[in-house]
Amino acid sequence: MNATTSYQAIITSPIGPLGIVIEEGVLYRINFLSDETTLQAAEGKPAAQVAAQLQHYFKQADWHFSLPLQPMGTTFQQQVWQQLRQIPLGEVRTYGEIARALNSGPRAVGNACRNNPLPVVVPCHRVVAANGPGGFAGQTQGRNLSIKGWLLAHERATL
DNA sequence: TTAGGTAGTCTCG
DNA sequence: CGAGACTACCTAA
Repeated sequence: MNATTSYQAIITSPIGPLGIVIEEGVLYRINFLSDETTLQAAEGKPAAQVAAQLQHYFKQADWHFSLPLQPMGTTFQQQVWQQLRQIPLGEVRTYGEIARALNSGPRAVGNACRNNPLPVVVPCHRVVAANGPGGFAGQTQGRNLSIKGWLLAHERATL
């Protein structure tokens, strides 16, 4: 999130360093870090489990996470994130499709995706716009959007 | 291509 | 609380 976030681990991955927040073995938050912040990674015991599963996913996308998650958010956001986790590997949904499933609106779904605290594990990258790629990690272009593309290509490659 | 509609959240006051 | 302003959108014209 910002400089005040204290990460239990920083994991290097093909999409750059990932900052991980874990408490009591429960995963709360994953952040994409800039390549400069990769220095001190205090790799603790609870982080090892998360790190291992993430590395596994980056090696082979056909892998489904089994981690205790605690993404904090409103009830609507929880509903959206729940929907995201039901999108099968290698498939995508549009914001509108998710919205209809929840009797809501596309923009509201976009908002919830933007606030997803656990990207990659909760597959917000599998949600695209009706005509376009949509956004990722708060950006509608730039590095984060290319990460989205990388993840989708990675998953397609392992089908 | 745009104009208007939409739902959830945030920020003021 | 209420009004207004934000969005990783969608559809019709």
